Amino acid sequence: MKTNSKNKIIIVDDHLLFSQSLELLIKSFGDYEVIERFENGKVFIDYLENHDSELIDLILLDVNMPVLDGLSTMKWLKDNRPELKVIALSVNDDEDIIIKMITNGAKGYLLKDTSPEIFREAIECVIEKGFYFTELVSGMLINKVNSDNKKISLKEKEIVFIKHACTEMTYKEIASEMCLSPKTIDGYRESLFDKLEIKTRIGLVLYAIKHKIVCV
Amino acid sequence: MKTNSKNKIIIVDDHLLFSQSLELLIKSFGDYEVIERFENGKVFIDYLENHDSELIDLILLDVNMPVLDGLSTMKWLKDNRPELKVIALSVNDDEDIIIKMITNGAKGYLLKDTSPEIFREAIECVIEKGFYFTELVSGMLINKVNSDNKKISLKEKEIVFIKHACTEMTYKEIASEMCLSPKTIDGYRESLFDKLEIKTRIGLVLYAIKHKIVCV
DNA sequence: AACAACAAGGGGAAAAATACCCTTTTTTGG
DNA sequence: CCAAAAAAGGGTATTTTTCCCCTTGTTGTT
Repeated sequence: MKTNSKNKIIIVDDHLLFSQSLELLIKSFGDYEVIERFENGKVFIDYLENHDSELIDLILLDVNMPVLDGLSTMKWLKDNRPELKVIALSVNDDEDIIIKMITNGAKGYLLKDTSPEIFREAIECVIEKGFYFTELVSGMLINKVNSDNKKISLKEKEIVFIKHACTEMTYKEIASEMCLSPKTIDGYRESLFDKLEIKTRIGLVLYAIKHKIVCV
Repeated sequence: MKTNSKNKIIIVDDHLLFSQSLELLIKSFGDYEVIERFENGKVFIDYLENHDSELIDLILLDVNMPVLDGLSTMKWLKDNRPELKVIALSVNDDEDIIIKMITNGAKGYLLKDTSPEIFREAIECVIEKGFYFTELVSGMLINKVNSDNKKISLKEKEIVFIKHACTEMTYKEIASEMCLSPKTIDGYRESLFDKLEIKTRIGLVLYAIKHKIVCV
């Protein structure tokens, strides 16, 4: 059979309009066929657990999905089907999530409004060479490896404190809100200033927003 | 001719993949036909200036486009073809731009990852009733009309001050940076606190980010 | 000329934030 | 169980932020 020689692709995306049109686009390339489409990570994993995954050449995995999102799905794949090749798809270029998808094994990351030509190039590249990264993503990777030595981990209470620090509350008010002594809050603040290399509460707010601890 | 009775739709969007699939979707509804597609506002306006626009029933207009973006195109339509019905399309839900599109005459605002059913509902609704707003957009409109009496206008120096306030500089440092007395900076701050109904510099930073005076 | 509106700046004081150094209690790894 | 680390809190001093009330020019309007 002729179709059996085509590269087999699976699309996991809750957005039907997009996933349908992506299937049409891929078909139009000629060398590929979309063997399945799933609307979230959960149903995709259910499928994998009951089917042979050896004949899957590529997975196009949306990041933002209900039920089980792209990152969780990616982590499951890393643990259970590490041989599968995945290109992550998303509408935004959130650095954190891109890095997380890639460190969990994604072989490429494309924005959903990427042009058809780049889509084709990326799909071909991942299937043949094993990876495809746009300039955007490469830049982020370089950023990361340059600043990865000092990885910052925040504790749960620090996160709560930071969220409160991003309001017009005074530290005293934050302390009573968190049922802690103002002095303890002082301690949190000073330790964070030190860790994050900042000097003022303004710096803390900017850090929190940049790293999406709070949203505007 | 049968097709002439169908509602005529124009798509203006630079993302071919999306605009193609949107055309297919619209065709699948049966009652509509996509008579033209354009990749930016410029070529669309060129077309309008050389063609009769009376037979256009609806325009689906992307917000983010090269050459001439959705807002500029919307403003041109408001001035030159106010009778045309437009649904704005965008990947993000930026309140400012949504409000601007609507105040410039857009009859609806849809996120690009809206489901096909909602797309159909919105298109039908705008053609028949003249408008369609999702809950998201309605909420924003209510917000606006409730806070629109006191429209806030910031002067150039205030903008500069706000930008500086969103750094770890002290007011004294900001003053010398702006070649003004610290007391003048005090004045700027107090007038802004009053105008923006905030009480602390943190509130100022949050306001600035929310209103995109500074970007993170 | 008289008036309002406004930008720039000042004095002084209270509140909040920041810095530095310290003790006690709890948790935790070995 | 013990030692070490981490969490919670205290004391005190300095700097920064915030608030309120005030003066002096400038500009534009009637």
